[in-house]
Formats: sequence, structure tokens, C-alpha cells
Amino acid sequence: MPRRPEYDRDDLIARALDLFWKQGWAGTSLKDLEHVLKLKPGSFYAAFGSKDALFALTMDRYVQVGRARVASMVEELGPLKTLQEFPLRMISNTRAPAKACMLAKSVLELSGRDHALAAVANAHLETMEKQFAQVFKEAQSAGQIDAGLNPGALARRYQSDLMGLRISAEREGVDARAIAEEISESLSRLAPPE
Amino acid sequence: MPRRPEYDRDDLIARALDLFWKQGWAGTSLKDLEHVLKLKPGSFYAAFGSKDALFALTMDRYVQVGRARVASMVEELGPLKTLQEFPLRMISNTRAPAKACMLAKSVLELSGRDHALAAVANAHLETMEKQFAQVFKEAQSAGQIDAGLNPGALARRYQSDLMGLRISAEREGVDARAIAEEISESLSRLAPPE
DNA sequence: TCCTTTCTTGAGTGATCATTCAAGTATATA
DNA sequence: TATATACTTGAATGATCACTCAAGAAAGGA
Repeated sequence: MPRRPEYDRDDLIARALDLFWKQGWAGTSLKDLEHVLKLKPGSFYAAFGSKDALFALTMDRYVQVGRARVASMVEELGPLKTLQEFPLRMISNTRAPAKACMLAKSVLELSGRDHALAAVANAHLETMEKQFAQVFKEAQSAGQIDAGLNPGALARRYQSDLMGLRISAEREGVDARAIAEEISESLSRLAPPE
Repeated sequence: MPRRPEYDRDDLIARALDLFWKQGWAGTSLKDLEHVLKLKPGSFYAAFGSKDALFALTMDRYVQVGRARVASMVEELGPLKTLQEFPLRMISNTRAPAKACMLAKSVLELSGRDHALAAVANAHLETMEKQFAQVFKEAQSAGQIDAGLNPGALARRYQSDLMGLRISAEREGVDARAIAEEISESLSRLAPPE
């Protein structure tokens, strides 16, 4: 029987995610990856096939972690408080390699080059938007948000605001917290009429 | 006396802007530029010095054009209507090479690489934000917006919303017009109390 | 007409890009 | 212990990267 690999594949993907998230697709060279993953080219290609394939895996992981975070927040705080807290946590997460959304960065970088991975990033954003729509729906069921509003439209706007916020947070000298609080506050105004 | 160049420098910068805006900094090679500008390497470097120097010039032009557009809209529509119309015009401008803001794209692409031009893009965004703050101020003077609000804070939020909108517009399958209209509507709610 | 000045041309620079592959190494089973 | 089966190594691939530079061409002033 064969020799087993010396690495933990999930851990490699996690480390690659940090690199891609921070530096982008073009900005991350195979040399960078080899250095951070401590893999020689042969091992790298045996494990992942190509740089693009690994990039796709890191996006998968990014979405998976993001969805889990939202889900656990809903469990902890309930739907409305989750939506209100999420922007604030997002920009104050010092462990993340960047403030901006990796999927948004990827769409911007790759769609202009007509790269196939742009569509993948876009599909992931749709998945996240659907999760937000579900949370809005739950907030409506719980009587926290006016049931007359369209949860899909609310999620679309919410995600757009979030992307703007996170780009602002990536910039120097912008008070992103103030923006996050405004987004949070505007959700309070969606309460059902008494 | 010397021979004169065969090109119109401003026109070259405008064409380079379209390329950089669409494809980004790393995504635009010198070969791309030579092809679009119809310049051989020698002429290119004689004219602009480096790829980065030309990129900086295109950002200058981008800001200059953007500021002029806002100014002429204020003259045409007045301050409040300008702020309300601007998002809609932004995403329906079919002549632009991309929906997303070039400066936002540049900040995202370059700040992760610690490239000096990231700070330049950021400074340009600050300039645009100040112009928006000025328009908000004028809307307040005209009695269109509650004078008790902070124009700087309004501009900060407005720009953040605009960046989110324009990323959404860059994506496939997102109804950006609906988002633009919501941004526009939310400005109506800033009217002074009667 | 000649000369000075600048522009244009395009081959060539070394560096880096993603990727390949042959050779060597370790491990679990037979 | 022998063998089959991976995994690891690292030099090498051709392509492309931003950029340089020497040589030729054009145009105005003397």
C-alpha cells in the first residue's frame, strides 16, 4: 500500500485561502503558494491539479465558513440581531486576511478578464444572498421585520450594502464602523407597523 | 527643431483608461497596451516612463471625468436630484468599460499587494467623497435635505452604497436598477422636517 | 541643404509565470 | 523482507512579464 501525504489537505486549503483572499488571483504566484504551503511543484500539482483548481477550492471553503458563521449567529442571536450584528463583526474580524469580501474581489478581478472562475464566484455570491433572504424570512416569521416586504429584495440590498461597507473597510482612513452602524440601524426601521 | 509625436497623448490616456478599468492593473499587460495604443515599446516608454506611471495618469483622468460629470449634473438638475440620479446613470452607462468603480477595483487589487498606487487610488476616492459632501451641503442650503445632518457622514455612506451598487451591477443576474432606485429613494427621506 | 532634435522601430534583456516530469524516498501490505 | 504504491524533490519547460537600447526616420531652423 502507498505512502501517505505529509500534509493536511484541509489545512493547506485554509492557508491558500488566506493568501488568495489577501492578494487576489493574479497577485498570488505559485512560488507564493509553494512557500506558504511548503510544497514543491510536483506535490502541489499532484495534490490540486492547478492553481485555478486550488483557487476554486478556497472559494468553496470561504463560502462554507461564511454560511456556518451566519447559521451559528442566527442560533445564538436570532435572525434580526444576526443581520444587525453581522456587518460589525465582519469589519472587526482581525483574524481575516482582508476586510473586503473575497468573492467580490474575485468577481471584480476575473470578470474583466473573462475568466471562468468569475462565474463561480458569482454563483457563490448568489448562494450567500439566498441564505440572507432566508434569515430575513425568519425575521419576518418572528415578527421582527414587516412581513409585507420582499425578503429577496431585502437580501439583495443587504448584500450590496455589505459589499460597499467591506470595501470601505479595506480603505485607509474611512470610519467603517460608522457605516456598519448605519446599516444596522436601517434594519431597525423595517419593523412591522404597530 | 524636433519631430512631433504622431499620437494625441490625451487620447492615448483615454484608451489606456478603458483597458485598465476593465482588466485591472495586473490584468493589463504591456502587450495589451502596445496593441491598443499602437505604440512600440520604445515609444511607450518615451511617452509614459512606465506602466505604473500610465496607470496613475488614467486614474487622474478617471477622477477628472467623474468630477466633471457630477458638476455638470448639479448645474443641470440641482444638488438633490443629482445625488438621486447619479446611481442610475452610473449603472446604465453602456459606454463605460465596466460597471464597477475603477478606483474601488484598484484599491482592492493593489492594497493586498502593498503597491504604492493603492494609496493613490484611495486618495482619489477621498477627493470624490469630498465632492459628494459638497453636493450634500448644497442640498442642505437649498432646503432639500435636513440641515441637521452631517454632510461628511452622508457622503461617506453614499459612496459606500455606490460602491456596493456598482459591484452588484458588475455581477451577472443582479437587478442593479432596483438597488439604485432604493438608494435614490432613501435620499428622499432625508428631507427637512416640516 | 545640412544639422540638430525628437520620435519610431523592433530585436533583445533578465526575471518570473504556471506547469511538467523523471528520479528518489517512504510506507503499508503480502 | 520484498514489492507495489504513492508521495517528495527540484531541475527544466516554453511562455510571458515589464522594460531597454541602438539604429533609422522625420521635421524645423540655420
